[in-house]
Amino acid sequence: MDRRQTKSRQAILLAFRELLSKKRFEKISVQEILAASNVCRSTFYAHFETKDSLLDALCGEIFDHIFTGEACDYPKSADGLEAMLTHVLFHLKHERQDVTALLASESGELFAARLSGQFERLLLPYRDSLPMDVSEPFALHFFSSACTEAVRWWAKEGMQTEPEVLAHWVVRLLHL
Amino acid sequence: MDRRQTKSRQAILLAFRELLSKKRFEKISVQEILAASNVCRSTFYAHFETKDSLLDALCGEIFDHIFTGEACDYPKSADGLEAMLTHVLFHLKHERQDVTALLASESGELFAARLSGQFERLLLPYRDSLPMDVSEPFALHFFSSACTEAVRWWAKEGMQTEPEVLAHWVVRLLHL
DNA sequence: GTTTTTATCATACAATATGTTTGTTATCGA
DNA sequence: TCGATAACAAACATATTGTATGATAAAAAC
Repeated sequence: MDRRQTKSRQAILLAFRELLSKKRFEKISVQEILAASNVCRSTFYAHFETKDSLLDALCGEIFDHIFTGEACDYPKSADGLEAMLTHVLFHLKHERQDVTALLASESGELFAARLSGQFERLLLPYRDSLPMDVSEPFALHFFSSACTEAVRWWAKEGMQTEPEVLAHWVVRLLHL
Repeated sequence: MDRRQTKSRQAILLAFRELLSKKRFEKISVQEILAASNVCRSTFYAHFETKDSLLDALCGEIFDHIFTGEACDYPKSADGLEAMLTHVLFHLKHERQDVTALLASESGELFAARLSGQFERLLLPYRDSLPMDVSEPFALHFFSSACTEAVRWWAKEGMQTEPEVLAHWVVRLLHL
């Protein structure tokens, strides 16, 4: 890829991250992003179709750091689940500014949905330990969105609670 | 209240409902609401300060039907919780069209947040039966958003599952 | 090193949205 | 009947969006 392209793209993403840490997604205009990233209007639209796809790209960047590699290779025991959750929470805390801003924003739905999808993927190996009398797809959705909501609460509270503690709470409340 | 006021207000709310079932909240402009409701611009702003307060009003209307009166006066036993949940689910199914549309639409996030708030209110009396080693505010948020996510899954599946069954699943997975 | 390609820039544009204001008209409640 | 007032129509300044133009710079190809 052309050096100029990556440079522009990174400038836009960086400016977007900074803006996101200061105000809600819906309140950020493309204008502001252009000003903050020192990129021309037409250049922006050459990279991103819309503001939403910019958010998409950012989500992708963040999740790549968190959900690829190590986090996926955990032992499939009950302990493993808590450890895995702790691991993911640590990563999320590391990217605190962006995660918090994204979850707090009104369009946090997109981010939350994708996060939930990631959790569902991680929880898949544990579906044998589910109660027999509950629909499996339901239980999977239920647990993954429970994890997501835990993260959301955590972010709203400024991520004060330690990752291990939060992970323990979740496992405790879900009896996993 | 002046008949003219209620007429305008209802026209706006109705048009908003219809628009909301077709596209996400952020993508709906005041312009569209004006056109769809046949109401003048200045009239709209005489009723609602912003688009957000319009959504607030709509949620209020729907929840008034569901969460006031009977649903609140349930016995505070564990059985009571399942019964109460069943009751609420019945009401939600009764308003199926709007609820499903709101939750399934891309703007479901906002509706879900308010629904969660209602559940949190209903769960408040049960907070004594929570585990001691888990933060109470967290547990409350956790349980209420779990209920909300259950409803969301339910709506997405066309509310096929019977309310009693879904309520049982939730209580079972949360060990309540 | 020269040439070709192309990403970026600067600028402008039409289209649309917002929130407010003005004066007029129709409707309501007393 | 009559005063109060909600709704209307129209216009306004301002902001935002997405697209298009030709010019300029930097990369890639030769």
